[in-house]
Amino acid sequence: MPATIRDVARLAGCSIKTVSRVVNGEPYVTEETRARVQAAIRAVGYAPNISARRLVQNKSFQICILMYPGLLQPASGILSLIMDIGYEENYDILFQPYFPTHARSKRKLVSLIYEHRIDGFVTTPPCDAEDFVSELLDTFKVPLVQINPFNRPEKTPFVASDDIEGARGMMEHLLGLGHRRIAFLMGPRNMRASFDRLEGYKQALEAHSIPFDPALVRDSEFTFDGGYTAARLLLEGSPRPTAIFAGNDEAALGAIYAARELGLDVPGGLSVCGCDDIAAAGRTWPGLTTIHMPAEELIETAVRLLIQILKGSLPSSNQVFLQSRLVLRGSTAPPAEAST
Amino acid sequence: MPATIRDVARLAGCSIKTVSRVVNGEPYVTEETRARVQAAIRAVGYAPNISARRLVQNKSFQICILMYPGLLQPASGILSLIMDIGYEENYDILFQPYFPTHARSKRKLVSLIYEHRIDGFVTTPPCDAEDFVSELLDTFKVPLVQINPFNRPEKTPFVASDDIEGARGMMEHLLGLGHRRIAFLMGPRNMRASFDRLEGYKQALEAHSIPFDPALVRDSEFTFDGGYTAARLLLEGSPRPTAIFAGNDEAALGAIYAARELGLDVPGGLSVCGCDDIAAAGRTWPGLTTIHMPAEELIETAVRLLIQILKGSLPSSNQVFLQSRLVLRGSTAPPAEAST
DNA sequence: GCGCGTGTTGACAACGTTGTCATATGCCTG
DNA sequence: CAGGCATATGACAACGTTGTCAACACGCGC
Repeated sequence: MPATIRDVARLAGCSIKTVSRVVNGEPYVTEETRARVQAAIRAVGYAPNISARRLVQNKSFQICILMYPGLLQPASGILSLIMDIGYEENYDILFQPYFPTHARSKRKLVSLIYEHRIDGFVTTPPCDAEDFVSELLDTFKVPLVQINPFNRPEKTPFVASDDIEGARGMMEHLLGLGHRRIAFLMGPRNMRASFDRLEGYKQALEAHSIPFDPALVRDSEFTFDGGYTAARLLLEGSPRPTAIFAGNDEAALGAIYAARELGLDVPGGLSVCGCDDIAAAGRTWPGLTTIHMPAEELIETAVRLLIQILKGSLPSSNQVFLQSRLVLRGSTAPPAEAST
Repeated sequence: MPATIRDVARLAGCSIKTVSRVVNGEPYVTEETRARVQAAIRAVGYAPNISARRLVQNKSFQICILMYPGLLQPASGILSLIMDIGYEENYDILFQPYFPTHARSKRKLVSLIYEHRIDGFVTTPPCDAEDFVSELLDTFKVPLVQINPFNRPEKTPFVASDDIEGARGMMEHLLGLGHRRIAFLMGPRNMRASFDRLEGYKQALEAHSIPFDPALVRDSEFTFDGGYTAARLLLEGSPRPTAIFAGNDEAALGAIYAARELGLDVPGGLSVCGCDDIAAAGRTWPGLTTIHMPAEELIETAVRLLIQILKGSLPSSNQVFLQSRLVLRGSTAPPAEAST
């Protein structure tokens, strides 16, 4: 039904190849011809058929972002950003939910590579940690850029934030307020952030000569429920921590919920802080003190890097580090009592 | 690089057409041939090239969900649900952020229709309200299913929830608790839900013979900031409402924030409730009393309906209504003082 | 034995584009 | 003026699939 390149050629009185040249901005077309073709394109309402182009070029012009929806929700800003980049660069960008070890996710990924011939992938934690993913992409030589990958091999391009530094900064904030018994909510074992943030926690303790107490470190799985349960156990135990540093915001919100349920005021009776700066962190009362992860920049950088690689222009740097920053809201304050 | 249908045919000792028949589950292939072809497919690792299939069938096997990211965030459950449906039905499902009146959004939509030849669309509020969208889809005869559309013309298929009924139910809850001065936070004018929920609010007041007071109705644009600002004005005025019924959860969270900022306890000094039951509603303290919108079912139903239409099987019903339900959490309680 | 319907198979065109190569033209150089 | 080179253009194949149609085998009824 829509016009094809042949319709344009007929109207413009030239060959289809010439039309193709005009459409793709190739040289070797006189200005006069170019204008005539462009007029014809407008006249018949022509737009190139992407499927045909994909077929003949054996490319899909699609890149795919694998993400585990439990952890990374594509926020509003990210979605529109991605749309813009894709529009500029003429690439379709697919968000693909990926559940590690989930059979259907695996089959879908295989289909994306095999049948859709996706040109390249971006992985987000913890998708990169599954061997299946890395081996598959490696086998088929599909270009890949990783965001905050678990491992940081020399050759693979990635974009990362410095979680150790970020966590240390947050600890300095808590320690500066006077907290000494600070609990830490750990994340899942298949994400580097879990370990890096714990490392920052430990480094700060050491810098202040506070002994590391393993009993203050609990698993939260980076979920609301995990944070809630861990906080309940911590707060019902004794001695209580005066602050809880949650490895991510979801867990922090769970911890606040648990504290409130026990009648503890936040930050009056307990300080709570998180990591990531998700949308909900600013929508709760008190606002959640957290570390702002540059999620949009991470994704934008990764996508642009991938497209650069796909276009064959070797980027200046394959491994990019972005800074996070502290966001002080209302959920942290000096401890109520002079703690033991 | 990957195997083509010709490689399979050569190995199986048959024509490419026979392979095609096996791949597509068509009849007129003996069991023996079918088995031989399937073995060959596995042997060479064949997967059909989707671009070629799309080209020859002049279909994209893609459907697109237009959404305004400011309001509808694709939550974790929705994303994986969509993935599953797409996988089952062999359709790719694209989430396309769409900003009404935004030039780039318009161009992208045109490109989706013109160049990508998207087979069908699902619209979410308020994208359906923009004339540009409906006219474009209409002009090109692209199949369309709407979710909670602004208008409900006879012919267009849609899936909707009964917002009037839902809002009335919430009002019954508040009135039952003893509230009489209840404010309402209105949404944008390009969404049916704004008007329907207001209508439910009015109907409940009338049923209880409480006069409608326009001063208690404020605009919130269905955003956190809008809800915050509206609530500040309401709460700093006099007489204060004893409850705020926000047209959506974002605005409700803003209202709670405003109340807390003024030192008002929720629900002790003010009851607040919302609509939609977004993820954050259960992650805040106190949990937000709200109306659960069946977002996943709405999208699933719309997508399945669209695919049914695309496959040519006329569905039994073009217009589906789904029920919402009250979710009572901690943000509503009886008014503190016997209100005037 | 013949006609006919049904099951099975394959040859070939078609989809709409881009890549390759040949050709034509004009201009510059020696 | 011959030769060479850059510019401009088009004919045609190719990409990998599905749709169309013809061909053939077989069994059945008459």
